[in-house]
Amino acid sequence: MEMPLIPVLAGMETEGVALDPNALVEFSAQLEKEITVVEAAVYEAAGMKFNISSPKQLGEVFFDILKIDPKAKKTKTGQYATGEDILSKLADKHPAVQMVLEYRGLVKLKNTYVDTLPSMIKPRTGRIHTSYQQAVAATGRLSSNNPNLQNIPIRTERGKEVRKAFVARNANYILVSADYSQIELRIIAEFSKDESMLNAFRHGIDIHTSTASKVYNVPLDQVTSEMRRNAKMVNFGIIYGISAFGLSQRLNIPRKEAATIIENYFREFPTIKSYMDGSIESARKNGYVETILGRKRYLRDINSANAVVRGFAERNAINAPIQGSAADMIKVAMINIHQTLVDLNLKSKMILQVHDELVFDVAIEELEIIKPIIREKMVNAIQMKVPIEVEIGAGKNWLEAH
DNA sequence: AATTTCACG
DNA sequence: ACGTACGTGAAATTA
Repeated sequence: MEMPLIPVLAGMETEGVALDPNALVEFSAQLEKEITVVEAAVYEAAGMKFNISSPKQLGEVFFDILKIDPKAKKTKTGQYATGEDILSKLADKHPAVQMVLEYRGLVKLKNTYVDTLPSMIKPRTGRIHTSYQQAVAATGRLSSNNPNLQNIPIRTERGKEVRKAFVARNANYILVSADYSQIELRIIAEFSKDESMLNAFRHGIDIHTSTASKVYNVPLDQVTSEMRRNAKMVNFGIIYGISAFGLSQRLNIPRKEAATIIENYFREFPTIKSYMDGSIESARKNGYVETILGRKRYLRDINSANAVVRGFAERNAINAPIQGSAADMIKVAMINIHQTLVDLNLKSKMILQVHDELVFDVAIEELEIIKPIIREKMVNAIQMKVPIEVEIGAGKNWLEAH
């Protein structure tokens, strides 16, 4: 699988993706103005000037001078921790806190994406060419660098502006995005053979709502948005190798409550529990875990006497077969799609991969031919009992295609 | 070169 | 008491 993937990735790298630089030049100027305003507001609120981008200076201003939090947490090097998770909980303690979060968001977007991406357009092609690494991620995922096109913003309104700048090659083309739906949870359902999870997928029931219905013991139509939100976090936790501490951090609740939620979960999904225990047991016995196509991840710390170190290995034992099997599946799909595009002599090209998503630069007259091909190859990449679903969209830019 | 933070799945 | 959700890459600051 990895060897035939090489020419496919090479083709994607060579092809590149078009960026509309004008959109970003304008956006950059707008961000610059907003940054200037927020910066001045921070200085005013804090009563002094300092480098807001320096975590060290920021921590000293917030916690030594303004004394925003008497129990301020430190990082392992003794500096004050000022990450988003910390500051968002202190937002009501001092007006400068929210302003700093705003400043961070604006500066990140401008420096990492808006000002950088246009400079990476290759003059010879007029396009952006990422590089895909096949032998970096321990789970078998690809990674992307120089530039990384697997972490382009999408979650915030301003972030969406960056996505809009990724466009089709010309007016005769359109971007098509194809996403696996809940692929990692479907793989857990397949591996564990959990009947209620399989059932939810077979009947097209929203998986987080289904989980909430079980854990909170209410009918599907009485699941509240808060119950669903919590269940979603639990489902993510399952994928990552859940811990009461981790869930309590995500949900911002006491560890005891998180532990109760997890207990309820495993009571309703005992086969998931035994599947996860089986992954750890297999790692202990063999020294590795493997994906559906046999990719191994060795876990030398699985029998460590240090509980923290061992805990990492155990969560890796749970996560690696899931994340890695999803990577196997999309890689097979990529090989088969590429081969079909070549066989049918189509002009359209596969240009990006973002873990569970493929993006294509499609000649408009080929749109209706290519969509069922993409879907069929993605759905049938690896035969499974659980239904696999793919969402496909098209638009003049990456945001619209999503 | 290491640390911290934050963008994505 | 310890110290944790999985996988990445990049920018700015600090050492």
